[in-house]
Amino acid sequence: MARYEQIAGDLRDAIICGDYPIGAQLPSEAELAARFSAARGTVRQAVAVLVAEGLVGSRQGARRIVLGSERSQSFAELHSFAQWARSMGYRASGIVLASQRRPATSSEAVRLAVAPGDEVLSVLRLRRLDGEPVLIERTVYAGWIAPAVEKLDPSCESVTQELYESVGLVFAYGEHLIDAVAAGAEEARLLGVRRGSPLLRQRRTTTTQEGRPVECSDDRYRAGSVTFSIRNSTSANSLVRRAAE
Amino acid sequence: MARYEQIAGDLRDAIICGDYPIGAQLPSEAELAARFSAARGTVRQAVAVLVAEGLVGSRQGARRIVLGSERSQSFAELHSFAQWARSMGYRASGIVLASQRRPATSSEAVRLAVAPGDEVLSVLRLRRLDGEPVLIERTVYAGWIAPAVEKLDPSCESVTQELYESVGLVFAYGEHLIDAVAAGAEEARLLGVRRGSPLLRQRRTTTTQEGRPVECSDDRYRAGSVTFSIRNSTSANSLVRRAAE
DNA sequence: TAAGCGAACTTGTACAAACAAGCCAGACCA
DNA sequence: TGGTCTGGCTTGTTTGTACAAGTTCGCTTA
Repeated sequence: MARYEQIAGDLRDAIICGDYPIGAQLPSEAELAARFSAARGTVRQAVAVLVAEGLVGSRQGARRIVLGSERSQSFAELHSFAQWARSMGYRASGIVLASQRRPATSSEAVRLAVAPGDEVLSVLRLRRLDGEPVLIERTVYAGWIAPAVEKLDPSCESVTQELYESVGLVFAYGEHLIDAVAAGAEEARLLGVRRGSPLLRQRRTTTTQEGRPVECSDDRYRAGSVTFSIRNSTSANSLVRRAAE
Repeated sequence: MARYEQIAGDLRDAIICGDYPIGAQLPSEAELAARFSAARGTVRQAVAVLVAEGLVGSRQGARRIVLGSERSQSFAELHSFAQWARSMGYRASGIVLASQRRPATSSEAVRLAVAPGDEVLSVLRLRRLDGEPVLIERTVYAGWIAPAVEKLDPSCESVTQELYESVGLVFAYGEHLIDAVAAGAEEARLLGVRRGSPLLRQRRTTTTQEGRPVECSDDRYRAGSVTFSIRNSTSANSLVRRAAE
């Protein structure tokens, strides 16, 4: 592990455990450099991590201040429902309701960077949290990964983890579109809510390290089950508001 | 403007206008350094900006690749409904429906970092996009900024901009919680939808550069009007999934 | 033909130095 | 008392160097 990551970890721990409460000032770069016997550049890299996480605010001339004190999740935790649930102390389960190879629609072809009509794998999954159905996942996998997905156990807990262990696939980049929709008849039945009741929709496209799209998914959460959280700032804003088409 | 910001801007423009299409490789750091006659460190800082924006993917040993080609919004555009609408070519308007000073509830006191019972300003606004009502904003302002807010025109288009011009207030950090809720009777009437129909809810707390909370808000968008978009990666994940309380 | 190896290339990490720019508090002055 | 100003502190920017670590691709070899 890199030196700056260690330093960032130490500082993060100190913030989370309350050594530096919200609103408090962090030590200066010079002091941190002395304390960790590292160069100033290395310390700057470390605090840049915390700034990116939204835990720390930074502006020229003034001491850095603590903005938040919650542990932030890794990309893997965000991407994998099972990994997230486990790290939060919940019990996750899932079941494949339908799985079908079919030609890609034109919009899917664009998002998966394949030719229109190329074969893709469409999977419908119901996910439960502590036994309660909370999420309907409609995932479309690119053709080249379809065989590995079809080999999975239909009640497989963590698709992400299984795909990593079986073919070494790692998800690295994602784009997420979040909005609200009304539950259709099938969704209402599966999630145990009334038709037309609100669902939180997350449409995502995920790619490998090489930038090759693996899957695009339409995930619908029962209202009141999960919330998405984002911290941002003038210097780091990954959240964007868009008009719906 | 800093050199690395210029370089980042040039590269961003090149990506957006299609010189480097999605999936393409960026020139190496050495080549960019030569082309812009800058040190490698400066070039690294420039591409780090693009990586943080999610436009570019980066991993050790391999050329950087283009992941997306959409202009990302500034913090101000995300925070200010009016500024966002204007930059997207829409016409935004807003009207204050209610404005009232009252003691802070305990949860508001925590989020605004004031004492419970301290006076806050609660404002209810209806926002329109091209004349259509799309958003109900329930904003609670900390007491110290209340006088400036009360001086604003009730039909003021951009609260953010007016507050900047009148008292020099700049919003710098934000935390956002996004989920879906059902429309209540009043919300349904104001937004022109049926009661119980889905709304996209964004609860946010915004602070100044100094880390001082200014406002917390409960914004509810009519379903189908706006979508939130986030790009992330293994190295930069500001999006987090949380269980609803 | 296919696996393996290695060299060249590319990004990541760390250190050092110097200057620029913004913040803050205490001193000073009207 | 109140405002201004200055000097020290702190973060931001840029350059340079050196090495570490991962990728890629062509060549060799079995």
